Amino acid sequence: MDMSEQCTAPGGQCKHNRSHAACADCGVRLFSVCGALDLSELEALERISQPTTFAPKTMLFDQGALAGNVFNVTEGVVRLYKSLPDGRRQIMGFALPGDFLGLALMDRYGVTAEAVNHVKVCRFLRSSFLSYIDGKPHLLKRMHEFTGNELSLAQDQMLLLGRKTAEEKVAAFLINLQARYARIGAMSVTVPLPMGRQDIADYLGLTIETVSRTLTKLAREKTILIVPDGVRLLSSERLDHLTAA
Amino acid sequence: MDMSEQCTAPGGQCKHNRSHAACADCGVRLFSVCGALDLSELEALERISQPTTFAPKTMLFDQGALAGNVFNVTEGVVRLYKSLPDGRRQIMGFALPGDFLGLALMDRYGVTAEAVNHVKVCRFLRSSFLSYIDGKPHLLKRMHEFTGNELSLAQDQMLLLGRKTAEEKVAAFLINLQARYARIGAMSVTVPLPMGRQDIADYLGLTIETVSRTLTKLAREKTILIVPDGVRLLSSERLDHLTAA
DNA sequence: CGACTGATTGAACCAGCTCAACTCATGTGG
DNA sequence: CCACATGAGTTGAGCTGGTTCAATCAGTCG
Repeated sequence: MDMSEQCTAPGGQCKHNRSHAACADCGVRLFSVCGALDLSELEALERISQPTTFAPKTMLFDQGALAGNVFNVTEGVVRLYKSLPDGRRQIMGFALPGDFLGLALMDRYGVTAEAVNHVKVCRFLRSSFLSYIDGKPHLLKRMHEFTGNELSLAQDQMLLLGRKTAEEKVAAFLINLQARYARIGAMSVTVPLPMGRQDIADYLGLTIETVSRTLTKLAREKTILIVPDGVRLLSSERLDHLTAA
Repeated sequence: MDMSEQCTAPGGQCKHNRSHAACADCGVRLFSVCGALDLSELEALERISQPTTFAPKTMLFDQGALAGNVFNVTEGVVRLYKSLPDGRRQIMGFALPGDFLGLALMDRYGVTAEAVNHVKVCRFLRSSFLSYIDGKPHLLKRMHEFTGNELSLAQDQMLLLGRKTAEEKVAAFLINLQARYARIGAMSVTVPLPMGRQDIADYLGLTIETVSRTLTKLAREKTILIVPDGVRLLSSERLDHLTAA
């Protein structure tokens, strides 16, 4: 690993140590909102960035709380969810490296965010980030594009939740996750599943048992192979077909 | 009514008749993205606006098509949906007066839009609208706010679709629709339902029979009263409670 | 009036849920 | 080094909320 762990103590006070985690070298910059910035702008962004890490199962922020920070995920996976008073939970999505949390810049968080595994982020004070954006319409435009894209994904998920069968849901989940990994440079037929079965269930609007049974069924018919902490896609064609669009 | 019907022939060529539908007098301006504009900016917007009407069940645009126009709904209700190849349909939302279609400014439409009843819109060529926005960061910011709000609504809907019961879904639908009418100045305990039962079903991820049965059940226990083309909410408290958050 | 179209109601069915047992790692401390 | 928790995942069996299929009802229009 690199040295950046040293700078991830609570509070993330690394602002003046520019020797590591330089935005210019950031592996996910081009896939992220930062991709819209030139080098001098990147430097200014770095000055307000606070590299931070989160241990598995720790909370980045809570639904309804004042949005003090915004985040850019650089490593690991974050689950974003809403809960009902009685404990029912719906996961809105999994944030992967390159994903920005708080894109909408609203004054309160709409969802709860928790680290699934070990997570690294660039954290920004929302207020600092807002002043940073000011006078950078190209960045605002890029954030708007990203938000529009997220909205589109949310609509795909509504179609999935409202109208697809368990098998279609699971197939779509695997195919989509593989595509997202591929986009950030982790192209492979083996799809890592750092989240547990319950997370997958709460993302797809199913129970843990149905997810397990469906994966087993796909494995039995050799469409996938279940491996530790992941799944190998043996027949993307078959999965694509099951996805129902 | 006013004279604007004269200007709603196919193509909507009213650009040079400024005697009607002036943005400054627009009843929904303050609730819409246009609310961010001053009078001189409004005038310029009016110059590129093409007032248009759509008859019930006609299509404003189709999922996947190149996004030639963006729209601001001024009257009526528009359904926005995605379909699967086999005909299953999920309605993403109903656009009411003041709602903007094409907020995300993407180059292709992500959903299909159809008029539910008689609909009036301000139509803009996407290209014109994009140049209009250019150099108006306050407008872009407002559009970003609106998009963020839509994303938030989409997430609420995901929670509803994935985790709520039929009764909770229908109750939430009625309460939310009433709140939306109220925001645009149509505050009332009687909620108009211009869309059919099938539309409601496809919005809530249910079948038409379940929607009908659930409404009947709510009516039987005097929570609502079913009236022609609408519903009177007799006990918003009970509905709120059923909504489950 | 008859012919639609949309909504309601009834009855049987089933996809996915619930409840419960079991497996399989991983960890812990005596 | 083993005994035994502990937590995640799988599997089975029965149940049920919502669907499916089908009939009926209620407007509305020509």
